[in-house]
Amino acid sequence: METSFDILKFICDDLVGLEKDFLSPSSIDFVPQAQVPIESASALSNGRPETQISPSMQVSSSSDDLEEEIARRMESREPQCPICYDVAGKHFYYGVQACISCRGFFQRSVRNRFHLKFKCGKGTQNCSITARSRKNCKWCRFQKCLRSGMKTCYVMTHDQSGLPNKTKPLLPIKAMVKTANLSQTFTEHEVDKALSIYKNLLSFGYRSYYQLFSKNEQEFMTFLRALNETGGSPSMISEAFTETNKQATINYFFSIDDMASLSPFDRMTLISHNFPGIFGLLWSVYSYTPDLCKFYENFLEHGYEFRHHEPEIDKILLVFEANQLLGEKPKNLSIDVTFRSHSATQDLIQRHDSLVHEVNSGLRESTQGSADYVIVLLLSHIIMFASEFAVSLQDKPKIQATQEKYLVLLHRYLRTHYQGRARAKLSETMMIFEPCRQVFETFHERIFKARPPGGIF
DNA sequence: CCTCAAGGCCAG
DNA sequence: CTGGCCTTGAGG
Repeated sequence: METSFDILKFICDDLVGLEKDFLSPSSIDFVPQAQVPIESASALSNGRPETQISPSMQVSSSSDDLEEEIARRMESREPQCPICYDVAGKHFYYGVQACISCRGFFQRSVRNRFHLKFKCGKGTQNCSITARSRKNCKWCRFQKCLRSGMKTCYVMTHDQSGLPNKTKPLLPIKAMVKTANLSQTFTEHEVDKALSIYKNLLSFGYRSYYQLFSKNEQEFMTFLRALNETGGSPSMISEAFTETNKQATINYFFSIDDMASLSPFDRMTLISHNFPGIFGLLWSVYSYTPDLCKFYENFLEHGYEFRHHEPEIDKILLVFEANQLLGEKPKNLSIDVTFRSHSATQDLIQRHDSLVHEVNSGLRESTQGSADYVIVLLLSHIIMFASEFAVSLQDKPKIQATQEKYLVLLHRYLRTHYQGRARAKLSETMMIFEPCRQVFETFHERIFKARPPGGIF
């Protein structure tokens, strides 16, 4: 019987001959163009709460009294609830320094699952939310809670025994933020570099698909035949899908120095524990691209069937996807796949969708806008070098240092590109951690209609 | 000890 | 349902 590690070793051995015609591994190590004075982390974390209103928070209907109200709150230097502009409480609630009432509203909504039933009364989905109007539209208020960074996963369910929690999800994140040393600038050059590395990460994904479809043609045909015989079982598609993504993740991360310098044991441990987070992150970003939304929706809803029973069609599909994701003009292709019906519960679908939304809300300024791929790239590295799990690592300090390196990069980037909102954006980004894993879980539930069998490996 | 963030209670 | 106020427990 093969163990997880045996299988991983097999995959790793298989990678030895892989040519590396992409960016050199060390290119992920950004070198600042110029040394700038380092601002102390404590100064940042003790700074005044952000009072600036972000564009995305601004309400579209601009009545005068509302603007006055906002202006007044900005002037009075009290902490302000980002949702309704009321006076905020002293503490963070579910990840946001909100007012008591928005905290209560969010808690009740999530705990009783009311939020799944909210609808915007006007249907415009952009009702203004102020201290006075906040009761009017639950849907818009709840969305604003999410946009401001509140996380549903911090609301404990009844089965978590109601005690103030043993696991305090925010504390590790805050600790990380505090320990980060900052230098301030993130040059355009580095942004370009980060974007090209992101493309590199993506192309590893597509290379894995090609490997699945071309190198192992024999295997793939067996897979196709099995699909026919079982009526295109979605679980098999999902398995293959997850498997290729796993390989891509391994391919990419094993090609960077930070990972290559670790012991095989640590590498395997990191990959097996953190792959779900990476998968959830990338899946959420991919499936949120408007042009791909429809395809993925269908994929999740129904699974799909290879109409021509040829690998070719799927290669084309993936090329199409890759072109979209890499921002190149898609070829004029008509995709010929049929969707095969299978059912997931409405509740599960909603949970999955809202998790994907949660991940994306931290990566985009609006539902129309594209994700900030620099954040995606850096976050994926921060996730990969996470070490907060039970299994003991051989070189934990080094792994923590690596994670911190990427955290500092992220922080620097945010300070350069989001200025006053950097701090809020950072905590917003770090909040994505948990939902990413949950996206992986719900993705599998949705496809398998059950838990993923036997863990990750 | 004190702080923080989560849950609980209940008049309105 | 809302939102003000109280209790709890981990961690600094």
